Formats: sequence, C-alpha cells, structure tokens
Amino acid sequence: MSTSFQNIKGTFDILPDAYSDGGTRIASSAEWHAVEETIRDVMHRHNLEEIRTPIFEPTELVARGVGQMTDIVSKEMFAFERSGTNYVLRPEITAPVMRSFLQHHLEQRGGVQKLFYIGPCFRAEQPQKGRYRQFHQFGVEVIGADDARADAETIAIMMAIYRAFGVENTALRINTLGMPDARAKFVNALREYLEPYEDDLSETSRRRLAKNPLRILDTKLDYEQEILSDAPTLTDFVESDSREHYERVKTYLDELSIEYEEDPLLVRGLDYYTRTAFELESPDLGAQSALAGGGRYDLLAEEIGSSQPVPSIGFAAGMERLFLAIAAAGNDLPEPPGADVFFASLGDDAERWVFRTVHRFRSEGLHVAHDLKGRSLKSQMKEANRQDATYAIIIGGNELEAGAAQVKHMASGEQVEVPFDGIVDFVMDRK
RNA sequence: GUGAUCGUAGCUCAGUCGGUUAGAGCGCCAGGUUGUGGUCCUGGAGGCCGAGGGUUCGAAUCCCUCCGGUCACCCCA
Repeated sequence: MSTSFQNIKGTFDILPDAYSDGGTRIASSAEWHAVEETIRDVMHRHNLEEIRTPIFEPTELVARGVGQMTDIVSKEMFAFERSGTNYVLRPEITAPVMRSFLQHHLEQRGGVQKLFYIGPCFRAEQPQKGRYRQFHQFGVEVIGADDARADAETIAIMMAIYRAFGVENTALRINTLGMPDARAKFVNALREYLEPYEDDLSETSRRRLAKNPLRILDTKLDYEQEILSDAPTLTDFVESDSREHYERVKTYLDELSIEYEEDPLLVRGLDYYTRTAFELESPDLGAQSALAGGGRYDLLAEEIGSSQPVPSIGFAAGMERLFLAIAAAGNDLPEPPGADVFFASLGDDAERWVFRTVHRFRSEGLHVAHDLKGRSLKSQMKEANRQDATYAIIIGGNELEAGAAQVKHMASGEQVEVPFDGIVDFVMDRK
C-alpha cells in the first residue's frame, strides 16, 4: 500500500505510535495528549483559563500586531486572498488573543484576564530540527495588569511547566527593553557607534545596521562581540519608570527563588514588546535552543485599534521543543493503558453474541476490544496480547451453551469460568 | 532563502571497481496446536532502491534536475 502524496514539507503526522522522521522522534498521539494534559493542569493550578482562536486571521491584524519589519511578517507568512480579503495562517497567537480580548470586551469580566492557549501556528521557514512550518505553541497572556507581580508570575508559570516535565537543564535570561522612545534613542546611538566599524562587520550585520540594528546585538561572531563590548547599552537609555519596574520584577523573581541571568543584549524579535523581555533556553536542543520566550506588550492593544492602553504580559513556548527537552532530560511520558477486555469468539453464533456484548460492555464504561476480521482464535489471542488487554474473554459454542465465559487474565495466564451476567462486575472489581 | 549531507521492504540497516529473479534482523500474515497470547520452529506477503531525466549492451550503484529529511547560516517557539 502506498501513495505518491506526502505530508507538506515542514509538517508531520502524529500517529498512534511514536516514530522517527529522519533523525527526529515524533511523539505518539498519546504522548501529545499527556503533555497537553499536564500543561493544562499546570495552567489551571495557576488560575489561568483557556482561550481558543481561529488558526487564520486577517493579514492586517498580524502585520500590525507583530510588526511589518519583522521576519515573520516580511517573509514567513502563509498568506492567501479570497474575495478581496487577505488572510494569513497565524504565525503566533498573542495578537489574535489580544484581538479576541478587545472584540469580546473581556475586560468586562472584571479583574485581570489570565488566559492560556495551545494550538498550531504556521511560518514559512526552512525546516530543521525543532523548527517546523506547522508547529505548536502553548502560551500565557496576562491581560490588564501593569504590576511587576504579573511579570514575575508569568515567568513563574512558564518555569512551573518545564519543572512539571522534569526539564531542569535550562537558562532563563531577562532584560528590559524600556518603552519605544528609549529604544529609538538607543538605536540611534548604537547606529552612530557602529558606523565607524561598518567595514569590519559581516554582511548580515551590515544589513541589520540599516534595517534593525538591535539584532546586531545577538551576533554569534566573536570579533563582532568584541566590537560591541564598548557599545552603548540599552539599559543606559531605558527611562526610570521602566527601570524601576524591572527592579521590582527581579525582586519578585527572587521572592520565588527563580534563578535568572540578566542579559542586556537580549532583544526579542517581535515589535510589540515593551519593558520586560525574557527567554528560556536549553543547551540540549542544538541550533533552535529557545524553549520559550515572552515579555510585556503594553502597546499591542492600541496598535490593533484599542482606544485605551491595555498593559499585558505573556510568553509563548514551542511544543516540539518541549518534546525535545523532555527526551534530552531522559524522561518518559506515561503509556496509555491497554484494553480492559479483549473478546475472542469462535463461530458465527459466538461472533454475533460477542458483537452485541462488546457494545453493551462499552456502554458500561469498559475499554473493550475485539476482532473485526473473523480470524482464528490464536490470531485473536495474539491481538489481545498486542493490545495489552488485561483480560481475554473467550466465547465459543461451549460457553454459549453453559451461559458462562472463559475469562483469562493475560499477565498471569490464569483462566476462570464466569457466568455471563457476572462478567462486568468481575472485570470492574479487578480494574 | 543559502551551504553541507543523507534518501534501499512498515522500522533499523547491508548491498556501489556498473553485471542474472535486490538481502538481513525486527515487525506483519499464516501454519506447527481444526478452542488459547507472550517463548520456540516453519512458511508467506511486502521494494517503480525518494521522483524525473541522462550516460551505457546493462544503473540501487555514474552524471544532472527536482522532492524530502538532517545539520548549520538566518530567524525564532
């Protein structure tokens, strides 16, 4: 059996069993469920509520929210047009959540809205390990709070999730970006500082100098780092309000014993960030080392049309990278339990009886498996074994006549006779 | 988008100085036991050798293009 079709580049199928795609392990659907369940559990413990938004949005929302100059908008969007409207498969979920918050006036629910999401995103990037064209993000948006405790709590939630999976080998870096005015002044100063060195810079850095000088700061080239060692720092330009806010965030992080490293060179790729920025990295993931990142985005709401500012903070995290980190930590996800009962039948009468009984047992709440191919008893027993069934129940002419089934405990091999009307209780009692 | 590298049964991989019908292990199906799984034995199915083109008497093997994976750049979750 085969087909010439295949999944689109940069996407992957999630199958009942884990498998290897090239060098990357793709987790099973059960593992995805287990991870999502743990994420939801941690979110709920932190008093967050789930929000789900469509996977496509007007292009304009994303362009305004994320920023025209970003790589995401300028070259990585899956966009299409229909009947004169431009749509885009969402490349991230913060702007859509803010759109939804504003559209549905969620501030009217009162208090701070603490939301989380989990779902697919799309970016037309060159795929590699930990980076896909359809990937999955989970994240948090704490909307309507400018208090530094909101920043620290958001980071704490993020850390709690990785802890829940036993992912300990991580580095949290934080910084403050200040407000746009300060950043603009800094960008000018940085440009002035770097211009004399222009000929020494790499091609990409020269391009960034013109387009987005902030990005030069996280160059990986040693000699460029050298040049930057005496450059002005963003911190020097950040206005006192933001600096005080930053100090409070750090105090609250200390309060929670969350370890972090201050990184004045940390800048984030999306335009909407203000003040607090942070990133969680794992040294175990190769080139795509960012597990999660986030920050404060006090200006996003107005950017997409709100008449009022809505101070907010959040983070986004990659599911695929979480799986990589879990694997690197050597941790296993729980296996799903097998069937409670596998019904094996012999002969037409038994098949009919089993078919009816299987459905009755399922309505009683049992996980029941059976054969749909009319195979030999031996094959059915093999199937029961493969499905990891707790009990195999054998029904043939003899059992129908006696009104009692042969019930075999697969792990021990012990087999007993149980009257038909006692089987459900027998299995339930021993679950 | 750029560079490097890889692509042979469902999976992991042998096989390339070009030469009969392309192999192994595991998995799958069946039989050994016409009413009993996990171990064992036996047999079977399953491959346009990633796709297309070229060189050649002859291509899994050599060349080109494309597709896909991986690694890195870039960027980021």
